[in-house]
Amino acid sequence: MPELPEVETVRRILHPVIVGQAIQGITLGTFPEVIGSTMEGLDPVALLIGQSFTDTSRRGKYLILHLDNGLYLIVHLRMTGRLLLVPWIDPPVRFQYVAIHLGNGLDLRFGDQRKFGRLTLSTPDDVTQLDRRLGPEPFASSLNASTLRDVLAKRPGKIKNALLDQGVIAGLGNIYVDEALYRARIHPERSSNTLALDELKRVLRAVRLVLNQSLARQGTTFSSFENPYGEQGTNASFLRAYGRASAGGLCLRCGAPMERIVVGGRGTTFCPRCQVNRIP
DNA sequence: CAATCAACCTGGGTGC
DNA sequence: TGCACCCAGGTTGATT
Repeated sequence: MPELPEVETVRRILHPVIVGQAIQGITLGTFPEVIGSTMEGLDPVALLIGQSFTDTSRRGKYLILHLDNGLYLIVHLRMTGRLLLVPWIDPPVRFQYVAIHLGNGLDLRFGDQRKFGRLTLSTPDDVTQLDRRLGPEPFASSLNASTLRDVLAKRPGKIKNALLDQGVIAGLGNIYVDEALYRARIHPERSSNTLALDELKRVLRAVRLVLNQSLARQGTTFSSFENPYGEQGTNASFLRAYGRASAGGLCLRCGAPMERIVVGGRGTTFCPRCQVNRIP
């Protein structure tokens, strides 16, 4: 479940190791479709070999690796994707589908138990379109309670669904939306367009807090997330909402039993006493 | 246009 | 012990 903090954790580790490195070769596994290109008829593997990584960036949950021919390798981990740094000579990791051999003797390996993640060789225009399609970054100064209210004004749907929509804010997933709404004391099924400015301020502050805290702990490992060195994030034990209903967990604020419902097809944990679905 | 939902996968868990 | 079934969730695309 890599969301913004997990993807950014991966990026920060990869950056100093891969930038400046040339791609000496690429070995594909049993699922070669995992790597593709937006340029019709062009083989992404052939185009990648010989290129060097010049920079890394991130937009929402997309990891963008910059190449010196002006193209980009865009990686999305989806749910169970992993990027690992290991020596060339190491045996394949579990569910490994791509090994990018770097000049420094390391491999950048991509593995994915569920085959949802993708590596896509992309043009500058693709990156521009991605940027346009996504909402603001959670930490963008252009994002505030007032601009959020404007975006949500025409959305009568549930606030949880709006926050999961990458076109509203980029980078949030199920875990951090539940955490943020819990901290902001907003019911996940509250109609987006009924939130008052001070409530949106609480939401935004909570979003930024939970993302920052998770970033400081190298992300949340609930089941499968690992950084490129195979290390787990340590944020899971600090979660206050996500996953706490199934264990009969109590609200850490008021002691009421946490509740689990389904919102937009996703498991949702909240405190029925602190997060009341009512317009103030 | 917005909301909803199936589809994509597979390991792990549950119930019988 | 085995087996059928369900669940987890990010994104896309079809449908309502």
